[in-house]
Amino acid sequence: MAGVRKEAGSGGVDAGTAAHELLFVVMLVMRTVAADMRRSPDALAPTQMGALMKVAMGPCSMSSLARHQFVSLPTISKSVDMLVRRGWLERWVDKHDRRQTMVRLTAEGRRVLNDIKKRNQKLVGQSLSGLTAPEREQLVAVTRMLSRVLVPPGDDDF
Amino acid sequence: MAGVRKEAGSGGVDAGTAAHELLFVVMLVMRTVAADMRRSPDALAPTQMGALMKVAMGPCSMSSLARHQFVSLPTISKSVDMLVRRGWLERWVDKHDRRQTMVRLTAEGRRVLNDIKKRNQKLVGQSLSGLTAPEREQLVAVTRMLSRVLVPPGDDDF
DNA sequence: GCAAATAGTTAGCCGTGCAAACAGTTCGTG
DNA sequence: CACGAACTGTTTGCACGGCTAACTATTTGC
Repeated sequence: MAGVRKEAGSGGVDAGTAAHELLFVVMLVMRTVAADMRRSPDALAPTQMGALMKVAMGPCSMSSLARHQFVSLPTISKSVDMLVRRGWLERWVDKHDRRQTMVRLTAEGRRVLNDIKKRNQKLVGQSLSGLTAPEREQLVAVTRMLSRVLVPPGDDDF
Repeated sequence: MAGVRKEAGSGGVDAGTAAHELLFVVMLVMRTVAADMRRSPDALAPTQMGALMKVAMGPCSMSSLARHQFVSLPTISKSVDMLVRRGWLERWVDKHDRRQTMVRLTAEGRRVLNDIKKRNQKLVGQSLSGLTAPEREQLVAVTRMLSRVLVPPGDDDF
C-alpha cells in the first residue's frame, strides 16, 4: 500500500512511485527551460507561454484561457494585457455574447511562439542527444501515453 | 535534418522531436502541480521548492543554491530570507570562509517539504493510476534514463 | 422587466526575478 | 605585510505574476 516502494524491473510500480519519479524529471526540465525563457530577449513566463500555445490552437475567451492555465481571471486579464501590448495577441468583444472578450494570435505572436518553442526544443534536445535511438523511441512512446492520461478528457479547454 | 518529423514506432526519432514531445508533457504536469502548490496553505513557487529539495540533500551555500536553481544571487538571497522567516531554513556563516553563508533545513522545513512532495505525488499519481502496470514500468524506466541524461555530470550543485 | 448569474476589468497587496550598487572576506603578488 | 583584485552576499529599485475583493457590463431566467 502507501509508503511501500517497489523496485522497477522486477516487481510492480505503484502510481505514487511513478509520480515521484516523473515529478523529479519534470522539475529538472522546467528549471532549465524556465531559466532559458527568462534570459531570452522575448522573456516569457511558463503561464504566458501556455496561454500563447492554447490561443495558437484557435481563438478563445478569457475564462477558457484562465481555466486552461489554472489561474484566476484577473491574472489572465493582466497577462493578456501584456501580450496585447507586445503585439502578440489581439482582443475583441464577442458578437453573440458581448460579455465575452475573445483572444487571437497575431502573425507576430505566432512567429515569437515558434521561436521560443524552437529554442526550448533545441535546449532540451541537446540533452536528449545523449540517448540512443531506441531510448528516444521509448521516450516518445511514454510521452504519448502520458499525454493521453494527463489531459482531462471531455474538456474543450484542454 | 531539422524540420523533418518522423513518426515513432516505425522510423527513427531525432532529439528535437523527442524534446518537443517531452516539453509538452512537462508543461502539462507543471501547470497542474504549480497551480496546486499556489493553492496550498504552505504556498511555494517551483524555484523555492527546488531550493528546499537541494538543501534537503545537505547544507549548502547561497551561490551553490543559486547555480542549482539557475537564478541570480539576489533572487536566492531574498527567497532564503522568506524561507528562514517561515522557519523552514536556518542560515549561518561558514567558519572557514566567512564570506559564505550556509543554509540548512530545519525539522519543520523537512516536514513541510515532505508534505508538499506527498501532495504533488498524490495529485500526479491520480492521473498515473490510469496507466497499466507495464506502462508504469515503462514510465519509470524512461524517467531513470532521463535523470541520467538531464543532470549535468560532475557538477556538485546537481 | 427585474433579480440573479456570468464575464471581465480595476485596485491593492505580496512574492519572484533581474541588474546595479554596496559591503565584507579572502587571495595573490610585489 | 600590504594592498588591489577577486569572490560572496545583501540591499535597492524596478517590472511582472498571482491572488482576493470590489466594480461594471451583459445575459439569463422567472
